[in-house]
Amino acid sequence: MAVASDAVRSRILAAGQRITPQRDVIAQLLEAASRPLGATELCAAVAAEDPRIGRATVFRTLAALEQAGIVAQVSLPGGQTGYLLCGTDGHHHHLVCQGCGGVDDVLEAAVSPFLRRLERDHRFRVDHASFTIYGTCARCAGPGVPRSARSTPAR
Amino acid sequence: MAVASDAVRSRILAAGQRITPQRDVIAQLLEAASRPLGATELCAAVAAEDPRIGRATVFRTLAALEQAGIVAQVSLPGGQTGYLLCGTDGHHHHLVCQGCGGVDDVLEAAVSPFLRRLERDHRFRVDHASFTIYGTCARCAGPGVPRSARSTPAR
DNA sequence: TCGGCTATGATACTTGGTCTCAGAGAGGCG
DNA sequence: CGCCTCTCTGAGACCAAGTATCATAGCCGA
Ligand SMILES: [Mn+2]
Ligand SMILES: [Mn+2]
Ligand SMILES: [Zn+2]
Ligand SMILES: [Zn+2]
Repeated sequence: MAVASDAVRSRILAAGQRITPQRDVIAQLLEAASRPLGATELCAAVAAEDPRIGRATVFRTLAALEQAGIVAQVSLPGGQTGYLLCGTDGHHHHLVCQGCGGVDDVLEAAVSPFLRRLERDHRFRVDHASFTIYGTCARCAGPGVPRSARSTPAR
Repeated sequence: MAVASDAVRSRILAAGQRITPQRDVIAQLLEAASRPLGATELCAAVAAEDPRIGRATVFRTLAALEQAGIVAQVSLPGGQTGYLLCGTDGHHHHLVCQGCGGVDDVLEAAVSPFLRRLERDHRFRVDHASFTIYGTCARCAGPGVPRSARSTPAR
């Protein structure tokens, strides 16, 4: 549990960036999380792992990992930004479950027809769209168990 | 040019909130803007209009107007939040032109089929989705005038 | 193993808001 | 119209989420 996965490490290298102990810690924490982490939350987790790692490094690392296509941001309800380790390559979108916090990837191919239609209907060329959609995943929704009867999900 | 439109004023009242000179100034500035205003930008404009109006009031007013369904937030590219006076009633979405900064409304009905499809394909119940899509409007895109030949649009 | 170039930490600064609390004033009611 | 209540306001402290600077540390290709 001391290092990030080889997959992540090789993607950092592939993006022409260096592997450092700090990046390893941060990538590992994101990899271990089952949901997007907020900035403060992540900084706290990093500090717990190694208090010598500075805040600036956390944000720099997030930026580096984002450039490498490893990390994505989702804007959590409430307006905060969540940081998320992404397996899927290339541009895609996110379904965030408000129950368990889990994230599902939506491939660009699934939204493309919708965007093409918008372009026609509004005479507008779409340059950039990135969706984060909130809701409830199948596991959290049931099956058959009404919402009110379920125990409070992890926050 | 000293007051916001009656439409805006009556919608504030309809939401059970009071009309104050401060709110009038802020609503009027948003109404006059042809594009979303950033926080700093709006605060500066408010201060120019009446320097006694405090920052807290600006943000409180934005929150009040948002609750009244008059103001919407869009996240501008670059991450900043833009505040925007909305004519359209009810939940809807926004197309932001990167050329002129103008905003077009997309009715919920236009995105609903897309969301229904996502729900089926991902076994996920969508509770909340709010899209801001960046691109180029028809006026900024042409007609026939290539992008490189156009003069720099308003920032 | 060495050296260049990238990454880091400390720290100060900035942006975009929120909180508190005493005081002002909007507007419903008589 | 004038009062009273309840909302709204301003000042200013506070906070979260970054960003800028710069000297130092250390990754990794040769
Ligand atoms: Mn993803
Ligand atoms: Mn709108
Ligand atoms: Zn779930
Ligand atoms: Zn335009």
